[in-house]
Amino acid sequence: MRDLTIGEAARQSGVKVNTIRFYEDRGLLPEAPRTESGRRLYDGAAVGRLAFIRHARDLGFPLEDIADLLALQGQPGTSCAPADSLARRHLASVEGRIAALTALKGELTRMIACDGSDTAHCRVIESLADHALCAGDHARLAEVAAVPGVSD
Amino acid sequence: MRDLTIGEAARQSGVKVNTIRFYEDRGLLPEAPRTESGRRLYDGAAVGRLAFIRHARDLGFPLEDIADLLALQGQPGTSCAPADSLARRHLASVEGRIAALTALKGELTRMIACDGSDTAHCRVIESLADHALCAGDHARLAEVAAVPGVSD
DNA sequence: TTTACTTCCTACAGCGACTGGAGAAGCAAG
DNA sequence: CTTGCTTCTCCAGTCGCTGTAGGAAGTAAA
Repeated sequence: MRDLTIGEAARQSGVKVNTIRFYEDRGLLPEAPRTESGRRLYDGAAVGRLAFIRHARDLGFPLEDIADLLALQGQPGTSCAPADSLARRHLASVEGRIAALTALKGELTRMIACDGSDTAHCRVIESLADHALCAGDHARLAEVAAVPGVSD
Repeated sequence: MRDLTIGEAARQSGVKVNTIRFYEDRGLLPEAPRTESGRRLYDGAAVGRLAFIRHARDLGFPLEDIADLLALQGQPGTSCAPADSLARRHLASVEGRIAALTALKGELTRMIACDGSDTAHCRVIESLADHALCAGDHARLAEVAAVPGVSD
């Protein structure tokens, strides 16, 4: 398990090569040791760390929180209350986003029921043009619904 | 309703001054006529267009789709099928995101139940470190859950 | 008229978390 | 030796804004 190339570490962890370098740059990974010619070297522990990050990212944790979680992981004997509260906060934001998206879904469903006539009477266009046709107040709904820092 | 300043148009439409200029730059608004000294002028139609954009953004439509919707709005007599299908596609993506976030919520709920002991046995940390402890497959869940281009 | 304040102008950096590309250098196999 | 893959560093682009700098112009009171 010793001395993997960055490509091998990428394959094993599921984190892309460029992303590994990006994480190192952001301080989520310690600076990797290098070969004489300057290539990064990884071991099993590094791959584990990468998998941890990937897993947390899949669950939507922002990098800042992941940095905190990694620090906590490295300090056995400390209370896990901080990690727990971090996860709880994240859960709350996920729940908020679900609520926002559900409201969004309601509005969209209501406005989609066009009978195929012309745009002059299209319900989609009409609804967008006239906020008064909306059921609820959805100002900044999409904003609340967003996952910080993930696009597409 | 004639010849509003950009600030007045911003107040009436709920779109910020900088954002109005940004939309013009992106071609969502026609180039505004100017005063002799170079200041933009807006009328009621322009404010309506801005409100339309804001409303669509609140509902999470990407700017590209909004440009299409605006073009359709400007062409009465055309079938509204394109607008309808655009909205349906958007609804589908909202539903997909709700599903992803609901799965995410499940995983987070499962991993939050720490009894306050030390990090060596913290369920949050453990779950993140070991993917095998997870119930479902949540690869790229957060990615699916994301709203394109909206960040906090 | 001078001063003070507000609004407007353009242009650009920054957000988060990457992704992809350029151009150069290293490395293994034929 | 050449071919082709990987790696290196650095930088631009994604999305939809937001905020700032640095300046010009408008408005109102003293």
